[in-house]
Amino acid sequence: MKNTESTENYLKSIFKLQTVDKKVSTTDLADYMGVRAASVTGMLKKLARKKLVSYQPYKGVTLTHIGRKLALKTLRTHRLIELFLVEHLGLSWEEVHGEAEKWEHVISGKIEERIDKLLGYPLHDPHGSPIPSANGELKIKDTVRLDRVQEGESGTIEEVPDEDPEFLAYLGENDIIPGNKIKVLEKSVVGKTLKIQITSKKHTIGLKAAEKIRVHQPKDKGRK
Amino acid sequence: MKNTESTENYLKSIFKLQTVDKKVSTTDLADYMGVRAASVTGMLKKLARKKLVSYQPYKGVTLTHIGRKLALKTLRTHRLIELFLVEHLGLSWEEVHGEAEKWEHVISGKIEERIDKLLGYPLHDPHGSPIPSANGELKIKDTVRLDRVQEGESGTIEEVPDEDPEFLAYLGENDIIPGNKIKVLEKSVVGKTLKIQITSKKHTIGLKAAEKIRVHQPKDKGRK
DNA sequence: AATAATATTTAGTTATGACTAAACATATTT
DNA sequence: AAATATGTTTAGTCATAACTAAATATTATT
Ligand SMILES: [Mn+2]
Ligand SMILES: [Mn+2]
Ligand SMILES: [Mn+2]
Ligand SMILES: [Mn+2]
Repeated sequence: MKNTESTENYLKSIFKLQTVDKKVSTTDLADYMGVRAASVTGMLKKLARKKLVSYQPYKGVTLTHIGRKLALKTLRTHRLIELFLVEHLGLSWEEVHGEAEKWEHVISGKIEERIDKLLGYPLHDPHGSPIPSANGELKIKDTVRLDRVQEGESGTIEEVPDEDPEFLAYLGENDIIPGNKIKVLEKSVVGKTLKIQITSKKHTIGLKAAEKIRVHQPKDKGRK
Repeated sequence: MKNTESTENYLKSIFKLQTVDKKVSTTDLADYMGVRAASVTGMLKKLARKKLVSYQPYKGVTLTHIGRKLALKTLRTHRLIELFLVEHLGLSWEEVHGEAEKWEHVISGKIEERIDKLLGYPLHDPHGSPIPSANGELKIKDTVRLDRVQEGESGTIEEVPDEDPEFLAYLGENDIIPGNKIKVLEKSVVGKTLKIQITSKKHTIGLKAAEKIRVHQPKDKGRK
């Protein structure tokens, strides 16, 4: 009756894809997890039997209440570990995701509490993602995609994706780090680029890459 | 070709039993690991095919050079983690073995190095067991079993077993901790007890329990 | 040396979670 | 509506590592 590593990874993946559109398709899940669609079908049946997901053949999956709880618990552990690895073991932010992907399945509740305390009950991981609370609540901040920010507007980097080490290294080199102030200087729809100002440095980034970066803008739309 | 968690646990177990007598029997290994003898036979064949052990049916196993290296690597990781959990996360010495048993299989080489550095390149874990060096060397200290120490002789607690939390809690309560000075006041072979003096407190321990405790005695046999 | 006790291996089964190939369902064109 | 493309499930296989029951080896006892 114990939950396996695979189970936790599936629930976490479904949770992430679910935030985009309600129901998650077999193929999307397979692509995201790097396994074959047939494997996903098999696994979804098992998860459904354990009441962790609600699954209708050909129509996609959603998490049940208990499945969502477990997904958030794993996500919480994952993000606490990431921050711990950066803050206390001096790893760089591009290295920690892979490690956390393994650690998240073996850390006991007690150790998680200790790490949480040691870090001062943090609210965000190194990539700006919110850390779910111990009782499974997650607050989503109001943000916009960087590619949607208008010319002349500014804001604060809120969150970047944590999976791709290369992309993270690139972002780090250009100070595109959560907390930093950012201003859009020029947007070229034809050239698919965005000229930005960040920490007194100017930089041009592709619009495709900018899609992945979430920016927080104050109510007044950040004119300045 | 990647080594599994089971593989690492088997090699570590064989290593420990091997230090007692050269060849390890199927039954001893099964008892120690809490699995059936038939399961051990099956696993030993796999390990032999991978050249990690030298296995002769009905005659026992020994580690090959490469198997021994892997066992020591895992043991090193295990012991570094135990110390890390005590020193940096404030866990008690009876809790850490179980945690380390899981962590040892997921920690990357890089993180192991960081932990090693953070701890100041320690030579012993919280239970007094030596930590193998990064290149797979292990130095065994010259010690005696506490039940073999003669009346009136003294020494220093060197090492205690790390597997049984209850026993460790008992030892901790009575200051039977590596590094502490100990003196044998009275040995009752009939009553199977040992009266000891440790950190200005007197205590009586069973001879059977004393067998598990290793004591370091100076050359002059610790008269004092 | 024969018998009994103990240790070990073999054979067959189970659960987990991947895979491929083939069948089937749904969506999009023509 | 029929044809085609795409998405998804089914069926059968594989590797890993446990299990039980039965067979076989080794060791100890008479
Ligand atoms: Mn994971
Ligand atoms: Mn992250
Ligand atoms: Mn282990
Ligand atoms: Mn130990």
